[in-house]
Order: sequence, then structure tokens, then C-alpha cells
Amino acid sequence: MSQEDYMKKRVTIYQVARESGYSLATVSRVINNKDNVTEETKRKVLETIERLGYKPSAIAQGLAKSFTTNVGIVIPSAMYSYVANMLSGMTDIAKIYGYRTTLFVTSPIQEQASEVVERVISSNVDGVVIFDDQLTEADIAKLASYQVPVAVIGRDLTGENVASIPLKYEETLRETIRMHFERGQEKVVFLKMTDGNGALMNSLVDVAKNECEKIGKGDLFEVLDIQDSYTKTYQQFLDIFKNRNNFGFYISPRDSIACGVLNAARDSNINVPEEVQIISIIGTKYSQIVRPSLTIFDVDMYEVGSIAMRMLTKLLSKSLQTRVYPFYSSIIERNSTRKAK
Amino acid sequence: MSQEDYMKKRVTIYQVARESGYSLATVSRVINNKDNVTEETKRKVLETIERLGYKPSAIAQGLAKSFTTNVGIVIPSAMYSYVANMLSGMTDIAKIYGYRTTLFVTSPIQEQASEVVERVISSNVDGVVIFDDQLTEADIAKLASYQVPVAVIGRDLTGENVASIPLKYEETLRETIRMHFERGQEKVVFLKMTDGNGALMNSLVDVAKNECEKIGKGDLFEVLDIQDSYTKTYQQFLDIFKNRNNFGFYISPRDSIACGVLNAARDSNINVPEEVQIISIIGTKYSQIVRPSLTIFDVDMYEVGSIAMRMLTKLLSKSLQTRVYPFYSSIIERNSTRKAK
DNA sequence: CTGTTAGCGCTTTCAG
DNA sequence: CTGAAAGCGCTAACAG
Repeated sequence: MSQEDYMKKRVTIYQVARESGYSLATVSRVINNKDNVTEETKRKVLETIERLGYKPSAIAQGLAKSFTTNVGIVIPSAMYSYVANMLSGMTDIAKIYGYRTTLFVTSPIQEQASEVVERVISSNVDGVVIFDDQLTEADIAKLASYQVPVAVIGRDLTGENVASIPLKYEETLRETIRMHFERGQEKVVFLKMTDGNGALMNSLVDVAKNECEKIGKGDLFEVLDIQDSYTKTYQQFLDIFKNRNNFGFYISPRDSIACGVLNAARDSNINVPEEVQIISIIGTKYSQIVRPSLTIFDVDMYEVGSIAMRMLTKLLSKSLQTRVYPFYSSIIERNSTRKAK
Repeated sequence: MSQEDYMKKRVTIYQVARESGYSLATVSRVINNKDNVTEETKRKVLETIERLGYKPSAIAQGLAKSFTTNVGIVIPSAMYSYVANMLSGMTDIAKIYGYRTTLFVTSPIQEQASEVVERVISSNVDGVVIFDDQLTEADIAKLASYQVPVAVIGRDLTGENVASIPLKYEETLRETIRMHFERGQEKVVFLKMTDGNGALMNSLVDVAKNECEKIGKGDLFEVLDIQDSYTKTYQQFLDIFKNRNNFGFYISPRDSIACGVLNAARDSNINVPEEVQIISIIGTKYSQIVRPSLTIFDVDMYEVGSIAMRMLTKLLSKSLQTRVYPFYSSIIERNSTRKAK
């Protein structure tokens, strides 16, 4: 860059206009790549833009155009690795479509979580993709009512300005339970996080319970409260396994948690999968790395994130066809569960 | 919310002014909590704001005030778990200070990575924290020259508008190597990622090499190219360990990579740490979960992220005292390395 | 093809 | 304590 590098104030379109000898409008046209400008003019303007080191102010553009090429992303504050994967998917796609991404992080406390809606609304994003179980449907409706198009992950929702990507674990979960009882009779224990892990997991607890009852194994179903931490779960299970009992089929919401169980079993000399079996609903790299490797319900979170963002961009350009795009999980059988005979 | 929920256009300050019977200026004052407003007036204005569901436009505010309460965060596209931790640290602090966060993700390709600078400049963020080895010092200087305050992680830099958080692994690395050769004579192998993992790791390779040479073990130092992937590293090492040779002391840039080596060793029936030792420079939860647990250089990335963001906010409020805040790594000895006698 | 002129929604002197 | 009016930097008719 030129000597303007040490300028004290950012150069505006006015100065470019003055220096280049053209009008505001013309400069604006070349900035926006309108075609009604002579090559010659364009060249000259571009040259002085370069010379002055001018960069358009997105904020002024936003105000004038009434859109910002800015999309919001709402995620929970705890950045689990699957959230990170999803985030990658979203940002990658956003970048491709030329959107900046504003990250809104919700608080773990329900009441405070809803505040994010206010922040999103006044942030002037063109749209938002939401992955956050804490938010209520009313929150989402509110966004939509403020003309903020929304893509929601993990729910089945529709409406003007709303697209959704439901995550379907139910069927896989039911099948898993059925298959378990075909092979064995150990109790099924659903690990449930005490701090509101939100709607999705809670509904899954019910699904599991109902399925057990349906096949007459209601008495073999348990819910166990755990903390949202690998270390704490590990300690807890060290204790649980101390007397080499409490064997069963454990269902964990996340693989990092499942790793706690797995390692506790191992360190208590308990054989996985012969004595204890574990499956995790959400699986990330942890599930591959840990030994024995972990059976998981497979949903590619990167993919989910990128689809969500893509749907949002379509929503923004009014070209979205299907407004609901469910992801069905499949099961990836690894070594923490017993194989079928 | 009221019946305005289904309004088709966002309400502006004008309407609030009209409806409340006050002027723009007064409404603006109450929005901004200026004290020169009667309680009475304030109450009334607030009431109509509530009634109309008015939310100020951050973008218009930004234009008028010439700052946006928006900070940028620049991170590499591959969201490793330590990046995710850092990101959490940054967003948590940003939120506390009332900043929105715009996420800029750099491309893995060097030339394209620098483009992020342009995007940041025209995005009108008030400042930016950068964690990206791809960016050059010139890139950072450019940001600073455009009056964008910068906090850089992982480098030792200063300047007007610049703060930095160098990550000091050198000394720990030297010490590790020294201690290794006091206990054994196996070769030291530095795992180096082929795709530019950037300046930091490259400089660490040199540090390791120099240290080995310094203590007369230059011939026992090797660099091994690896790919940036757990699975690929695992495969590669399965091959390397096939004949139960190539024992040594491996230094990995990241724990997910180290897990590849660890699992390959284990699955090749090689004893860790007796036959092969592994240490990782960056450590996350993987290092705790994997068995044997992994010795790492400890730097709390969440902490790094939050300090960086805090420094940026201080920079923005012109109240930053110390502009360089180095983080020194310490070693967390676990079971992938042999203990001292 | 280019220039003039209103805004976009809000803040901020400056008067009163 | 409150209001009028001039911008913030840029875009978008509307003329020419």
C-alpha cells in the first residue's frame, strides 16, 4: 500500500469521488460493480480507490441498502466439539455465499438465554441460524415477527421466514433398545444431564422409556442424573462400578460423557462390551479415539451446520423450496456394544 | 409482546417519537440512558418503546456514533478443539463487555488467508483478536493502519493499536528434550504437519532441533511429516510400527494427532511409555480421555482467549497498560512418558 | 454513461 | 430538560 498507510482517519467515498474527479454515484457504481460505467471511468476510479486505500463501510452500506450481508449464528455457550463442528459447517457456507457471521452465544440459564433474541434483533443481521435448545418457540416466533428469517436446527418448525432441520434420533433410539433386549436382558440406563440439556435430550428420555414399556421392559429402564463433564462422570462411575455391579446398557447424550463411563469401566476392570455396554447419541472424534471405540448415533454435525446455513441463504433470497429438512441418524456400531450373533 | 407482533416493517425511532409525543433527540436520550431526561418523560418514552416493540438499529447507531460495539475474531477454518476453547473464552468475555462478535474464518491457503484483512476492515468492527498463524505481520500492520485495534495471539508484537499474547512453548520444549536425554537415548521425532501449520510450530521444530544439537544429540533428532488428521496419522503409524521398530520419543503438535500415534502403538502391541513415548504440545480433553493419558504442554486456551479479548477491550477503551502478556506453558506429566526415577 | 439529491435510522451539537 | 437540524457513509431513483 501507499503512503496513506499511516492515515489517521479512514477514507470515505467522498474523498474517492473528489480525488478521482467523479461523482459519488459513479464511485458507488464501481464499488457495486454496476455495469453502466465506462471501462475507462471504472479503471480510473479503481485506481484512486487503490491509491487512497479506500474500503467501503459495510455499516453505511447496510444502512443505505437495508441489508447487511451479515447472518447471525446462535449457539450455546458451552462449545462442545459437535457444536464446533456445526459452527465450522455454518461459517464455511456463509463465507461461500459472501455473508459475514455474527456469533451469539446464549447463556446456560434459560431466562437469560432468551435475551439473545433482543440482541439478534437489534444487530441488524439479515437472518439467523439457531442451534439452541434453550430457546422457546416463542423466541423464534419473535425473531420471525421482526422480519428476521430463521433456520432452526433440532426442531420441527415451520412458518413464514422459518426453515428447520429436525434431528431425528427417535427411530434409531427405539431400534437400539429393541435390539438390545433381543440380545440381552441387562437394564437400560439413560444418562441425563442435570443442567437443562434442553428439549431434544429430554424428549429422547421419554422415547426410550416408552419403548422399554412398549416391549414390556419398563422395569428395566432407569434414568441416571449426571453432570455435564467428562471428569465428573468418570468419578461418578468409578464409584458406581466400585463393586463391579450396576452392569447394563448405558445411553449417553454425548461421547465425551460416554468416555467417562468407558474409562471408569476400564479402570474398574470391567469388560466393555461384555459386562457394560455404552452408546452415545452424539458422536465426535472422541468416539473414534477412545478404546474401546464407541458406538454412536451418526449425524454429521458439520453437514447439519452447512445445510442449515444454506437453507438460510435460500430463505434470504426467497428461493427456498423445502422448508423442513430432517436429518435421520443411523447407527455406527463400534466396540462399546455387543455385536449381533 | 403486543399486537404489533405481526408488523411488516420494523419500527423506527421516528415512530416512537411521534407516538410518545417527544422528539427524536429525547427518545435517543432515553435509549442511551442519558441522565438529562425527566423520570416522567423517560417512563413515557419507555412505555411506548415497549408498546411498539421498538429495537434500535445497531447499524444506524454505528453509523451515527462511529463505533459499533462489534469486535472481530479471526481464527483458522479448521476448528480444532483448542480453537473452540479459545473461541469460548473470547465470546464469553466479549459478552460481558457488551460486544457482539463477528467471526472471520481464514482459508487454509496463505494467499487467501490475507483476504480476511480486507473483510475485517470493511466490516466496521471496533477491534479484532487474531489467532491465525497464516497471517503475516504486514497483514496485522495493515489492520492497525486502518485504525483497527488488534490483539494477536501467539506472537510477540507491539505497536500503536496492537496488543499481543505470545505463547511460550520454547523453554518447556527445551527442558523436555533435555530431560528426555537424561533418562534415555531414544531418538526424538518431531511430528510436523505438511500443510502449513504456520509460524509457531515451525519455529518449535527449530527450537527442538537446536536443543538436540546443543546437547550433542543432533543425530538423534528427526522430523516426520504427518497429515493433519487423527485417522491418517493413526494409519501412518500403524505402518511405521508394523515391525515393532521406530521406537522413540515423539513430539506432536496437537493431542488429537498424538492420539493417532498412541492408538497405533497400542494396536501394534507396543508399550507406551516403555517403548514409545509421546508428548503433545497442545492439549485438550483428548489428552485426558485417551489411554494411556497424554503428557502435554499445558496452556489453558480458554484462558488465552479470554485474556486476549479482555486486552482488546482495554485497548478499545484506551486503558491497556501492558501490551504484551505472554503465556508460558508448563508440563503436565501423564502416562505417555516415563517418569523420572 | 454520469451527476444531483434524497434518504437509510440514529446521535449530537446547539439553541431555547 | 427538550427540540431542531446537521450529519455519519453510502445507495438509489431521477434527471440529464
